[in-house]
Amino acid sequence: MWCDDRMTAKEPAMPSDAPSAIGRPGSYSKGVARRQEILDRAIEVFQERGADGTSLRRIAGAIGVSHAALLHYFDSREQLLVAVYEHAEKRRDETVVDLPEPERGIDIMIEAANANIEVPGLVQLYSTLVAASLEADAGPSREYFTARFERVREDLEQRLRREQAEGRMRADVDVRHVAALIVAASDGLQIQWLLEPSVELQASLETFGKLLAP
Amino acid sequence: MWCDDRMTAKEPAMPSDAPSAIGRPGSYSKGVARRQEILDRAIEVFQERGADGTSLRRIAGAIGVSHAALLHYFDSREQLLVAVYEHAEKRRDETVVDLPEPERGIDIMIEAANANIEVPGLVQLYSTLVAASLEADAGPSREYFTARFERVREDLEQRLRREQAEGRMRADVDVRHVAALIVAASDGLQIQWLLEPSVELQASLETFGKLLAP
DNA sequence: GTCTATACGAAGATAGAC
DNA sequence: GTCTATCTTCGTATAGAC
Repeated sequence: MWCDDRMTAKEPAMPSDAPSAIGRPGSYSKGVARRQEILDRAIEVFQERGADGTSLRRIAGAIGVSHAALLHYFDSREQLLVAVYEHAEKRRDETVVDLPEPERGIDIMIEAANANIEVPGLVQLYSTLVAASLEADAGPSREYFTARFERVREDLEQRLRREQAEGRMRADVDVRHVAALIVAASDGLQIQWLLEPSVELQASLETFGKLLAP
Repeated sequence: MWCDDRMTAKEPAMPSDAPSAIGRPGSYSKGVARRQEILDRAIEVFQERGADGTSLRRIAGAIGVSHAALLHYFDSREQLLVAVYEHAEKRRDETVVDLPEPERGIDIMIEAANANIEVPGLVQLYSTLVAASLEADAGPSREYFTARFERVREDLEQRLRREQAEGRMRADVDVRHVAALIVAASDGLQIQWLLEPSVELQASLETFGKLLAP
């Protein structure tokens, strides 16, 4: 397990495993296979511990290498964290079951949120990195999350627009506002749920869906 | 300035300045006056720099004492950060203008959100502390934010219930869900706005208000 | 290319002198 | 009440073994 899509050798890798935007763009010099292996292993650590308390030395220890070795594949701890989150989210997306169409935009987010909170460390890692991206002299997390928010909002916006056109959603509200609201609500509710499980994450998001009904 | 409600001497302090829940409960032994003075000064540093990059040594330097001196008034860096946030939020609440009644719950949050983003460091500090509160072995931030979320949701819930009773809000949705949604949306949108100012924080929250109209 | 060993400076925290 | 000194751990950088 954990190895399904891992490269089997140190070959240049297929296009689907091309270095991510956050990795080392356009460069295979650091060994894609080993990099993936490290991520696969690191993800387990973070799923348990989140982001705090997981130093480079600790992660390295869990993997069985020196902490300096990690910096051979990632420029900094923050870049490693971002790569781990990206990696974990991809895994999650593969796990999420696609509901039969027509599926509302809000339903996509409900499924994703439900999958997220099953791995508390993932939500904590997400929150930590988002906070870091707000820093004045932000590192790689800024670029990543700016792009991620943009992408998720854009995707949601398209779906909502279609729902409006098909009469499945109120037509008297701005879809761009609603898209941003859904993302914000999903993120915020996951946090509130982790701190107080009586918050009813899924039911609250479904209430939002009810507000959007035509 | 910065000193309006500060204690003038090392007297036991009035009830209104009793040590906060996050401070050192029930103990005046550490000098309330000096503590307030430190907070007043520390808040300026955080309003500029947020949370990251602001070490105990840096804050201490800005105040003119050693970092060890700060730990004489606060048990840890995290406790200082929470106290600073609590202090800053109180200041903000005093600044926010109260709209004439009847004011909707969502309007309260819009005003607060607008006041927040004028001090970017405050949003960053908030995000950092919330992320820290999700940690497995969480420090003082866990208790603080659990209570804070509870309090804000509760307050919102009461307002919404009244709005429903007076026919100013849709009656077919659960107010507890909506209260959690508003808090989540406000928190999340502030972050999205900081990363991408085209997000339209206020307009999006007003769109939410539109969804709640009867 | 991959990795270990090691060093450096900064960080949070603690102990004890004044 | 505040300081200096010190401990441990951290991220980062470099040198060099294989």
